[in-house]
Amino acid sequence: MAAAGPGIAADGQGQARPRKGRIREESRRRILDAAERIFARHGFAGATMAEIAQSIGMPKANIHYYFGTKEELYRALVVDIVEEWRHTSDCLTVDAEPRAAITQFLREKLDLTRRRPHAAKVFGEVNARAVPADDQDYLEDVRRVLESKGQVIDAWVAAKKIQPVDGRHFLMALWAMTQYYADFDGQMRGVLGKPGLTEPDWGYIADQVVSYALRVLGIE
Amino acid sequence: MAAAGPGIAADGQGQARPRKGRIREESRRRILDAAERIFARHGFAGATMAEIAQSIGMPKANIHYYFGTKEELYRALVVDIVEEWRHTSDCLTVDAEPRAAITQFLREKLDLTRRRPHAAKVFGEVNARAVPADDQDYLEDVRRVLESKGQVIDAWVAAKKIQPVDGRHFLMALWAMTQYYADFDGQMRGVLGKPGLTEPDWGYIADQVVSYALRVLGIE
DNA sequence: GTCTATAAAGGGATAGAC
DNA sequence: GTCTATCCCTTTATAGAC
Repeated sequence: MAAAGPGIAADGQGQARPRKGRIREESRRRILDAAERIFARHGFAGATMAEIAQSIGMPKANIHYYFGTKEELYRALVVDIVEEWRHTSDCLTVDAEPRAAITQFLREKLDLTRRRPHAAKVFGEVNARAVPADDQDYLEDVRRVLESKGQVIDAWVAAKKIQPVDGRHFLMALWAMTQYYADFDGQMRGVLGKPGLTEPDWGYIADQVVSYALRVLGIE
Repeated sequence: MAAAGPGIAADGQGQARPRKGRIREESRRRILDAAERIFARHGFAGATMAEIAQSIGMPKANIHYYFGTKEELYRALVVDIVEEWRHTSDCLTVDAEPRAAITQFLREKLDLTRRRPHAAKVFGEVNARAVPADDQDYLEDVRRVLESKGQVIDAWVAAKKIQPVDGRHFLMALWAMTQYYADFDGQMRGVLGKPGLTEPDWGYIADQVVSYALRVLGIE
């Protein structure tokens, strides 16, 4: 735990550097963005470093320079994704008003899915398959969040604020519905007969999902 | 369209042969079962022919003998899976009693997920990612089923049998919940604190999911 | 039909110039 | 920090004996 020198941030994972490394951070971001798209489309094993590099007009070697191996790149991406996901359930607290809290939670979750559809797909693969990062601590954190927020739901039930549900399973149901709109976008586009979901589509989807959740809880 | 010889079935895709090929069908089944497990665990690109072969103590060459290429094996597997999935929604008809129909649909769907968890994961990958078979006719069929069954739900709404929902989105929500229990089994095991889901667990899960669905429709 | 050995291609990773 | 050329391992696929 040596003190950091002047102008140099003390960062464990080489994350943010204040003065030096502007180019470095910019390159890392470009690579992570490309990796998110390619890994989402082909999965961890199916994605190639060549395609990631080519999609941003960069030599393969540069990616290795910044992230070492393909596996390290993937792990870094998952950390980046989980970090943003982590706080979508912050609004679910024992003292919150269930109707407003659930509504906000679902709308934030769907909004994140809409803004970062590729991220949701990558996260889905981490949870469903044997890939690097499928056994990491931060995933244990995700599980802990699900557990603690499930207890919040249970507390609402105990306080007679909502109809009885199993908190953990109800949260999984909400998660499942929002995740679905990311994973199965191809299928949905087929069903809805459109090449892509528009802004009004997302509003309509949010209305439907929120409505379902509130009806289950008997607080629509 | 030449007439089939005596004792030889006329099969377009080399599916069922009555007299000859008992060993052949048995080998194909063993390979498909192994492929289902391995493809589910690692995804299409991550799975290797060697691992599939080794898991059933068979030389790699035999798999190529029966299925040609890795891609053809995957396509054959998807066909096999979709075939079984296809009929889970048969009970959803305009004249059916919504409560019984929805309950049966969800219980059959979850039962299939329990019996063939790997199949559900493979199917998830087909819908979510760029893999062989992600643009096939039978997937178009799946979409058509979702569309037609969505219209059944809409008809129930029109007949005032259930509370208003968008049929397609409601079906997607049901699909999402059941699919979730296949894709995210690792995460759920973490949350539920168990190494695997037991028989009573599946009963409880079915009760929860059915209850949610019926509450949304206002017919619990 | 089954198996061993091997050919052929693809892709992760690195060396080393600039 | 950036890029080209290349190494080398993995994996698909097949040839050919049994």
